Parts: sequence; structure tokens; C-alpha cells
Amino acid sequence: MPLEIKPSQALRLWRQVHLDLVRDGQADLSARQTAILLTIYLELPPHTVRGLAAQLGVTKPVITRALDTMGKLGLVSRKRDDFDRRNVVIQRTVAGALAVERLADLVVERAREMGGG
Amino acid sequence: MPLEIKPSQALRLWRQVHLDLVRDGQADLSARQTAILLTIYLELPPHTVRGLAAQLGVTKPVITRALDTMGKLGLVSRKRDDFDRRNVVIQRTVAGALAVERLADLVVERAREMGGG
DNA sequence: CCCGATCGTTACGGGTCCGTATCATTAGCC
DNA sequence: GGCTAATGATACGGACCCGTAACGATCGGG
Repeated sequence: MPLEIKPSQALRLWRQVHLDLVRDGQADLSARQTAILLTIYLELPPHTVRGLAAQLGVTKPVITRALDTMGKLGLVSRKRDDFDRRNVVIQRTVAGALAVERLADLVVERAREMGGG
Repeated sequence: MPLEIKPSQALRLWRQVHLDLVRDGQADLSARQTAILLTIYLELPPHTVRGLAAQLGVTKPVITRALDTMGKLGLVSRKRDDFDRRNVVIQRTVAGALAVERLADLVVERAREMGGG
């Protein structure tokens, strides 16, 4: 039961949601940061810097910096792993979950408004 | 004939497409840049700095800088308006059109892979 | 114990972007 | 011509991000 969508619809949806994000004055997340955020909130824990770097195909400092920024925004938090103290476990936050939920609603609503074609 | 999509589908689609963009090593466009690019390629010309700034709800320097960056990437180009030489007309490019088309195909394909739920 | 391997972080030099304020150029009108 | 209004570009100080390289902390096996 695949999701049917035409190229022109896809582009209009993509544009409209990005317009909404910009106009809402939300944090202007890059593609990398968005991918990291959604991976944390959609994939099963635990999440580590190493694992995220591998999934995204980027270096570890990229993840560290993104977590720094999103941490300041309250979207994620970090905690040392007590079983292997070299690891850092990335945790979800209430604010992050809310932001993700709002994004989902935004996409759903804008999709609903997309006429056929 | 609205486009039906569930919140969980929307999030998975959003994540997967962003993952693809990151992994393809493409230019890591911000939400603002994406909104600008798609507006130029989806809305009817002519496009001006002023008009784009108004549509996005941002200041003019934001548009100027974004056009600088995308110009270097070959995604857009600028030309002075011969009828009113204060204006700058933003033009599409072959590379830009290709990039937009690739994005559309990416979204369509990833949507097709989204199972129900 | 110690030493190599692995973890996440930090340092560095360079680039981009931000918002505000200012600028040069052009248009339009008297 | 001179004035105002409008356009897009630029200057500024500050913040963020990049990739590479190095770092301290920790684990685990000999």
C-alpha cells in the first residue's frame, strides 16, 4: 500500500512545508541536522555519536556539533553510558518530541491541501 | 482529491529524504535556501530579491546571500532588469532545474516505499 | 599492569550566515 | 535640475559549521 504522489505534488509539498518552517521563525535546521533529529526520534534507541555518524555518512565532529546546537535549543540531550563510559547516549526531550510532532502535523496538513496534479 | 498521508508516514518520508540528501553529499541547503530555490522554480517569474524576501518573511540581505551561495553552486543566476535597472531578475539554470527534478524524483520514490502506517 | 583500540570531544584555519545599518544606483515626479 | 522613494548590495561584529588532526578518557586483552 505505497504512498502515491506525483513529482509536481512532491515539489509543491516540499516548498510549502519549508516556507512554513521559515516563516514560523523556527530554528533554521540544515538538512544534516534534520536528518539527525528525525533519526533520534524515529529509530530505536540507544543512539550514539558513532552510530549517527555512520548512518548519515559524515564524520563524528559533525554529529558532536549538531548535538551541541540542538542541545542548546533543547531538542536533544546527552548522557554518559554507565556500562561503557566511553559512550554517550543521545536522549530525547519533551521539547524535541513536540517539535517533531509539529513537523509531522505540518506535513500532513500541507499534503491534505495539495490538489491533484 | 487531497493527498492522504499519516503523521508517522510523513516523518519517515521526511527523514529518509533528508538522509538521502545528506548521503549524496549534495550541498547542505538550509530550510531558507530550500524555500528560496523551490519558490524560484515553482512560482511564475519574474522573481526579485524584494519579492522573495516578502514571501519568506525575511530581510533582503538573507536573499542576497542565499543567491550568492546558490549562484556559486550554479543553481540560479541574476540579471539586471533592463526596464527598471534597480531590479534584479533571478533566473533559473539548467543545473538548478536538474537539482529540483532530482529532489522531486527522490521524494516520489521514497514515498512509494513508505508502507502503510 | 600496559598497551593498543575505541569512544566522544576539542583545536585549528577557513568559510558561511545572521541581523542591523548603511550604501550606491535608479526611477519618477515636480 | 533637484528631491524623494525604492531597489539590491555591502560593511560590520558575532555566531555557527566545515574537514582534518589531535586529544583525554575508557575499555579490554595479553
